[in-house]
Amino acid sequence: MHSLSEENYLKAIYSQTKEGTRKITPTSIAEELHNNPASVIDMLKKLGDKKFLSYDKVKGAKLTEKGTKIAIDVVRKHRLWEVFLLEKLGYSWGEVHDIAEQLEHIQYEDLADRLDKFLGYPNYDPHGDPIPDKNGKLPATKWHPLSETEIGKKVKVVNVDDNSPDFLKYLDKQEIGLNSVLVIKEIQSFDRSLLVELKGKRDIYLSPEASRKIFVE
Amino acid sequence: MHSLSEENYLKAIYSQTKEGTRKITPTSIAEELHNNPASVIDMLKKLGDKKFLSYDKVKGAKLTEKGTKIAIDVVRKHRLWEVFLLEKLGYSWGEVHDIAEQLEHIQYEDLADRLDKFLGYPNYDPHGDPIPDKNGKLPATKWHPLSETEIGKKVKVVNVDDNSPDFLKYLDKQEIGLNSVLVIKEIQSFDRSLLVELKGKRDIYLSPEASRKIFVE
DNA sequence: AATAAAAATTAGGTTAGACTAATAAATTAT
DNA sequence: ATAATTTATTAGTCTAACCTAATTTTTATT
Repeated sequence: MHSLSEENYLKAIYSQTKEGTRKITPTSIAEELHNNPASVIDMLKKLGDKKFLSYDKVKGAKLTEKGTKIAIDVVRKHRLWEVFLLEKLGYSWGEVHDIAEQLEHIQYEDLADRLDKFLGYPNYDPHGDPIPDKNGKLPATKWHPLSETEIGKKVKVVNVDDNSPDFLKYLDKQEIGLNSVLVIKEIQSFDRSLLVELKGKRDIYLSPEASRKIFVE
Repeated sequence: MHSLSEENYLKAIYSQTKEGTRKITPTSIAEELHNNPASVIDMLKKLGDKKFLSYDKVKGAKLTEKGTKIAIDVVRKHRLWEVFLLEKLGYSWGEVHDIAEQLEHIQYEDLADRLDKFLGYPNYDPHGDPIPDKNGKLPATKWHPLSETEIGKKVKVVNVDDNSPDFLKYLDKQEIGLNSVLVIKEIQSFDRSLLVELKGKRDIYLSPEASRKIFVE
């Protein structure tokens, strides 16, 4: 068996694997988990012993198949619970994440599968993230960041890649949510910020930082 | 804030308070939590410092108002999640307890209230235990053990007071569940075991031990 | 009441998972 | 290439929650 803490490490490493950009180091993991590199190294040893990952200074951390399986399972549960919280309990986009952080660690044989069925086999969670199926397969995605969208295009928000409460509250405030429809009206040449029309509501300016975090299709 | 472990202690003490029989001692708590009295004493000190309870050798452990509030909150969540697991996810009477043991510790402001609403404000959980309302009030109950029912009476199962997997599986096997309707046909004079008619199904014998654990109204 | 048995308590250890501070290694900048 | 900076690693602590073994206190038995 594995502990809650171990699950969080595996999940963090899995998510950095998906990003695929930088090497997965003690420091990068420590940043994500808000703890320190020394603690991470301890845990990497332990997870290595359990064959959930391999780690060396040069290659960084890499999940084994076993480790990946656990991580995907946690992610699956996280996202399913998010759907539950939003759709059934009426929580907002910005609130579901914190609760799901706790719910994702509930362990029971077929709990995820039953929840999945109850929710009608959703493909995406409220943040637009794909939900792995029973076998760990992710549904295909075809989005790109809002920052890479041309003028005049009409797009639908399907994801954001920053789950910090600040950012989510900012989005809630602007009334941007999953499935919001946006039209790009202008791109400011001096700072690349966007003027977008929030369909049916009003026009708003989005900073380039924000527009890189909002994914659309 | 309080830890998962602290919650389990408070819950155990609360449940023994409800039983009201014996004094609540390190040993009685250790038995319930399957750990040992020395550990319990450590924790009693800690919970005492936090003003969740008082403890002395003569009077045993007694929850303060603060401690009671936390315990009731945990119990409320436990029972609400049990209803969810049974009604929405289709788990059986015997399975829900273990999962709810984990779910009861999820912390978020109004989560219990939202769940309560979603489930239609149920008064009893799948084992027939009363669910405290938002303010900690328990619905009135008026049941008695099956063992104290007269011959010929037709009764409905509303509770059991043994949640061990063995017993719950035994009940599942006999197809006795919450709301099962029973008619007492005979009481064996030699051992007080009961012959009961399981309405719509068949006649079965129940040991006096089992019949003391099944509550009916 | 004296003794035996059970329960409470204390003392000292263990483990998981964190931390800080010190050092070593690697990277980046000059 | 050397110095400065950043990262990795080790060593040693800390806390929560448990444990066992020994001791003291309480309760029960004769």
